[in-house]
Amino acid sequence: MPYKERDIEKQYFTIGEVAAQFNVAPSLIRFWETEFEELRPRKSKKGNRLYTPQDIDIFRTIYHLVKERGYTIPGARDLMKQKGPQLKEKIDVIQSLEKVRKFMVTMKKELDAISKAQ
Amino acid sequence: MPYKERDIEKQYFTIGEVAAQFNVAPSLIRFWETEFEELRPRKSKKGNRLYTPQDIDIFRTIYHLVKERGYTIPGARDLMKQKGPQLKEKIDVIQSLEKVRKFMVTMKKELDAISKAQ
DNA sequence: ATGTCGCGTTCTTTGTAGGGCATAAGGCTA
DNA sequence: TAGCCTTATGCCCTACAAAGAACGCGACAT
Repeated sequence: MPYKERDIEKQYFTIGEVAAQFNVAPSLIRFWETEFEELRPRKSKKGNRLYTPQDIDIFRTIYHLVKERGYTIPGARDLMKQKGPQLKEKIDVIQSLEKVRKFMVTMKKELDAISKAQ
Repeated sequence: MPYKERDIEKQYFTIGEVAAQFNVAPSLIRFWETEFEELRPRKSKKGNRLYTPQDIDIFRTIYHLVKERGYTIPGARDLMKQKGPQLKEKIDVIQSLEKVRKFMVTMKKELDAISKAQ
């Protein structure tokens, strides 16, 4: 069975979708585009930005550095230049651990609820 | 031979001395004092700040984070809270390596000069 | 089928709150 | 006279947000 066109075609996200995913304003994404040359998505004929999953990984890295770690934009930029690819791996690990942590917290709550109920 | 009084007494630096050592304005040091509770030196009767070598280590850590790594002040503050002591060790290592690097660069220059001279 | 109304999303350009200090004023002390 | 103090104020960028225009799309009438 051959690929349908839509299967190979989409894979792109709009700026609004990316903004919603990270809960930020589209204007922030556009601004970071002027600050980080790594974050330059394709554009449609019409001029709309088209984000691939890789583009989103890059955005996630910047978001982590600037919003979660407290880097200035120049600080984050320098770090990206040096350690761009390695950085992604690290952040993946961090975010996996964050999920584990959240899971354990809810587990604890449930356990507490049970032990109190008796 | 007993300690002389001045040997155990001084060990303090004035704000001007610290400022000169890092090539920053005294106003910056006073400002950071309001931002980082770790950076609160003793004061003399007269009200002058008295910096111990440990105080200077703390200042160096902040300087490294804010001026060399590109952290925002809140970002640096959070990091200090979590990793304050460990951070100092790391920065010591980094600065030792920086000195080694400089040494090797001058070595290379001299070697180049010799090889050209023949 | 087609005009058009309205609404949501995107675009680029322009405006701005506040972060990060520096400076000014006034005064103390060696 | 130089260096330190406190407090108030000034000020320049940083890091975005808002404004304003254009486009796309479904609904609804023609």
